[in-house]
Amino acid sequence: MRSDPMPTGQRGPTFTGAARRAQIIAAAIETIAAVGYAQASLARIAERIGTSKGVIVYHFDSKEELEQAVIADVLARAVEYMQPRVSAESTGPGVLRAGIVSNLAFMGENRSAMVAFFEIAVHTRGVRGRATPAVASVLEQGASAWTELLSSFQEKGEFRSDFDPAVMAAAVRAAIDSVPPRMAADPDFDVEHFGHELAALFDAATRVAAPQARGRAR
Amino acid sequence: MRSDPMPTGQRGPTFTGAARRAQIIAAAIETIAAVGYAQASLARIAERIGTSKGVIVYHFDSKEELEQAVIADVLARAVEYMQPRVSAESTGPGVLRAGIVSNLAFMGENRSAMVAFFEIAVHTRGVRGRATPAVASVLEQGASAWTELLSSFQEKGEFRSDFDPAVMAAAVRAAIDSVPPRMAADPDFDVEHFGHELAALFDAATRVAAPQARGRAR
Amino acid sequence: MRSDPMPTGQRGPTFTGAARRAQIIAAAIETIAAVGYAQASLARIAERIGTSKGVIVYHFDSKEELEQAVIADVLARAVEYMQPRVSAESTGPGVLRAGIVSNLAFMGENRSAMVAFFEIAVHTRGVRGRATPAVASVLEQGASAWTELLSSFQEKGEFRSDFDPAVMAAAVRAAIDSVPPRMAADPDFDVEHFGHELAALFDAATRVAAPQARGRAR
Amino acid sequence: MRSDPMPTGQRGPTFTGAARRAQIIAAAIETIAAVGYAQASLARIAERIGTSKGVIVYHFDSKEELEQAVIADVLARAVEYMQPRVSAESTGPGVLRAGIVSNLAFMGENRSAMVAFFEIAVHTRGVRGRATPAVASVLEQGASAWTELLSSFQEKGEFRSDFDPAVMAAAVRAAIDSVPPRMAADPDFDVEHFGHELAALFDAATRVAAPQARGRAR
DNA sequence: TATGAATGAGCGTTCATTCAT
DNA sequence: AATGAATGAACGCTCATTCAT
Repeated sequence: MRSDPMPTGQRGPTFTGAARRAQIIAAAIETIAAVGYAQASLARIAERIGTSKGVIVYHFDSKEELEQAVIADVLARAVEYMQPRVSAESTGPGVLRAGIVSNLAFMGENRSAMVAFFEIAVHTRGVRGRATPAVASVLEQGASAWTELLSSFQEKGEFRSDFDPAVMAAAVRAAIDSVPPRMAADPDFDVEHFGHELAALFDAATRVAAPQARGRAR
Repeated sequence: MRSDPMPTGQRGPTFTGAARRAQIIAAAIETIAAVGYAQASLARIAERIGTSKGVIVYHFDSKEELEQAVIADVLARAVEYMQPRVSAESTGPGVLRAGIVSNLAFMGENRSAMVAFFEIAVHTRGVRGRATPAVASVLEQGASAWTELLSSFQEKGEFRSDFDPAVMAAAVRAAIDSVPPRMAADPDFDVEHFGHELAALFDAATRVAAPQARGRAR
Repeated sequence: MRSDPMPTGQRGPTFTGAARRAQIIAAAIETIAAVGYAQASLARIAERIGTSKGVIVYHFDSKEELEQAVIADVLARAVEYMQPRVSAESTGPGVLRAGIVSNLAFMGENRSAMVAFFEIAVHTRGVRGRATPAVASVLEQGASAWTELLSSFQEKGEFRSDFDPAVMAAAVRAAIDSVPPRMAADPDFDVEHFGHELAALFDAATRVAAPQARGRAR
Repeated sequence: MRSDPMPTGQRGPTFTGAARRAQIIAAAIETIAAVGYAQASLARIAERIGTSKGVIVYHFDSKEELEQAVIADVLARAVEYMQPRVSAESTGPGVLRAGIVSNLAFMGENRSAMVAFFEIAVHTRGVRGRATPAVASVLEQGASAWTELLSSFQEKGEFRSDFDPAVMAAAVRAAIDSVPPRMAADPDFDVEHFGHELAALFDAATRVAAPQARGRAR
């Protein structure tokens, strides 16, 4: 036996290896979400899946690499979820609303993952000597994407022209990013409501004012 | 050769307790702002004022107590700075603007203190086993104060009636609270500009739509 | 996509055991010479030949066995090189000179091997609990061989009779054995010059005083 | 009480602190000499004086610093011992003999210290990334001192003119430095005898040969 | 009031070894 | 014959805290 142990083809990382990695990533997410970044030692994470830290190190080389894997994992899922929902919109306000609502919807459906994501982001931010500042670059990309988006629709006249798109983007991001800690603190936090309110808020903040203001309600 | 270790007028062993505490708090702020929460050990903080860890523990009993003292110190100064500026306003939009602008102005003038404040807030958030969750309660108080404020002016008709004041308050807080990390990352970050943009943003988001909408474009 | 993983003529899974062992020994030598004994882990050695630790352990059972294999391999080659060159001499001074010069010549032509040999020798010397103190016994054999050699020619009158052959042998060995670290530290170290100087030195140290010895004391 | 706890004067490092350091250095020496460098962990060293590794780290910051302290300690004692004995000599042969004999005498009287010294020297040699290569520089200084010494007396005609002083110095050092491992391996090793033989050996190797051999003693 | 000393738990990491396949 | 996976012990080190003086 084992003349051809892996019928499916190439795959650099082995099959079971990838599954183990996924399991460890999940354990890291659950642990960080449960006890916080500072308390989430390799030992504690390993304990959750009934192994020892040696196993984690075998699959990830270092704790930092595990953290980056968590970031990449959560990010990929978030992008996969949000992308189609945002792309379906064509107007500025539509994109803005879809971005906010789909982002929060994803957060609501992936609470632990999001809490862990931001725990890592916040605790490794500005730590000198980090080999790969994955988190920082991810967040910056997100911020500048929002800035460009707002800016482009502003030029098309779909948004008020008198706000600084970078500040507006920062406010949107800040509002959205404040959700994970809130979810962590309050299990009953209503993400959906928060999302719709936020969408309305930033709609009002970016809407071109004039003509339609005459007789409409909201 | 130090037979008289501390010449007159120079603070030393006979330093009063309160002054020593203040000195330690200042050292903690500078250290945390400079190297981040995780690297700000008692030894490192003590080093900054040329003493040993023992001194800090003598005055504060525990690291947690020192952190709470920092929080209380910064908070007291912030309140002292903002209170008169906010109280000077009487209209809803005026209060909102004054709250945002004065808060950011304080942040701009107390960068290290604010960076340290939020480092502590973020790193001790949700850590189980904390005796006194001072930071959390402080932030919650701030949030609910904003909520009540928005709510009361909403009832007076000075703000749009159709937003959830709790969410609006959360968005305001989130936008403001995103500033310290930004300052930490970018020494040239323009706090004042950010403040005025934010004030305009939330003014637009809360303003009652009607009268002025008649003939204006932007 | 590797349906025929190893084209003919290319070593691979069907590698013979002996050849694989030799390859691993060579990798161990290169690795130890390059990064030093302490950093030469099985993983690092395996990496050099593109396999995993498992392969090494499969062929050698333990790291210690691999080390002993390295020692034996280098030693065999050294003996093979030196033996004929020493045997070609018949006089005491001739043998002494040939021994020194050929030993150093071998070292010069096998720098990595010699550096690795002595790294192992020095780092496993005196470690209690070693199953087989191969290195120690090898070095002792070498030393006692020199001792006997010096002693026998001393009896024949070809060397001064008033030195302790064991000490002289120790000095010769020490001088020769100091070369590998020197080579490791300085790639331009001139082994040949060192060898000839050493030969002259020990020739002077062992030579019977001869003609001019007429009236002198010791 | 304790108005003047330390009557003796300045002292940066405290009294008891220095004593503790000395005790730890001694423990490190004994441990390394007993079990070898590789087995001499901080825990094992601490165990010898009935404390925990925390104590060692408190007094030395890092294991490397402790090792350097051992080196410095042993070196200082060696210099103190040898210096007067070597300085008492004025002729080349006299200095050479005194250097060898006093060095070996010191070794014989400080077996553990010397074994530890060379264990550290040999195990940290050529390790990249070492902050302070104290050992290497010490050994190089020793070697070049011998070289210069031989060279200067060579110029004065007190030694044969046709040997390379660098090689001769290397041989002397190598012979001397081979003693500590020998002592470690054999508790009954006769250092004094070895020293006198070595002195005679190098005397013969450096002595100006012919003409004056007629009537003089040495 | 102040400090140096000591403690002990915990951390991330390395690594030789074992094992099932 | 080979390998990826797992294990577990040990390591150096950090640090808040305790304590005697």
